[in-house]
Amino acid sequence: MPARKTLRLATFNVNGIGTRLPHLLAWLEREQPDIVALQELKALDEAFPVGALEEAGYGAIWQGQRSWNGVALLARGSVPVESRRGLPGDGEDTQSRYLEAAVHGIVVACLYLPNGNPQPGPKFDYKLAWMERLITHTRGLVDLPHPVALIGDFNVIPTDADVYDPKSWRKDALLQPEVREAFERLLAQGWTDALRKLHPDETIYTFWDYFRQHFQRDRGLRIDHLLLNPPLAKRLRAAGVDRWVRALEKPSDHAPTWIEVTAPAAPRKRAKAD
DNA sequence: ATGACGGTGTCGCACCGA
Repeated sequence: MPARKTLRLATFNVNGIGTRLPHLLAWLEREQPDIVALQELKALDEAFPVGALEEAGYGAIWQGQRSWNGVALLARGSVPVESRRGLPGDGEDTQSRYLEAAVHGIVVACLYLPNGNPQPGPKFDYKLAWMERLITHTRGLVDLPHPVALIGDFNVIPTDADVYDPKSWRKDALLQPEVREAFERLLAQGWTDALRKLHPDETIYTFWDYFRQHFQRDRGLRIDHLLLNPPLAKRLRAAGVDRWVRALEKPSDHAPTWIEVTAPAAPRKRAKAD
């Protein structure tokens, strides 16, 4: 593959890899992302379409689970080199929500943060505990000298500007003060919210629920995020949402969300020993 | 206060998501 000046990283909650494979392949073909994080595979490991993705030019690693959750990382023209499977901090946690790998010179964490509804309740407690585990783990990632990205479905509406009607969502787990505060603490480690950084005043949505024609009426949420450590944030050039995927027949409720960065220098070849 | 839509498997109901 010829060297490229830029890399495109994207996150896409597919809401069922089995049902959504045709959309995924059409999107890969049209947009040619270099690094892709997928969430909500809703499939066992053995049902992951590794062959179809290989034919499309992508190597993959994945962490499946029956019916729910499930995450994967794809790399155009290579295979992600796995560095972590599962978020540390709770040996009892069996939900497939975190996968981390080196891809095209970037450490990429693909995450599917718990939804947390209904709140209050055990699911909300699990969400908050998961966020604390994430914050603990990412402390060791943000200051690395090389590029690092945390990308995925965070299930966090960061501010009221990120939801079409804050009032109708005010009891929802996605915008509770404790959740927003935890997200703020994560960012305060030194992560850049890429979409917001490049489009500070724009209304940006990445999710529209299936009810009441919310996509057609553009009543959405911004909950899929790409967070960049300082070495990667310096390389940020563009960001957007591939809304056309949400407009297809039988779509996921999320749209692919992407950034473009200046490609890190190719790893220097080691001087030949003599 | 509820449910709307859509995915999954236990498969036409129940559960989950956001």
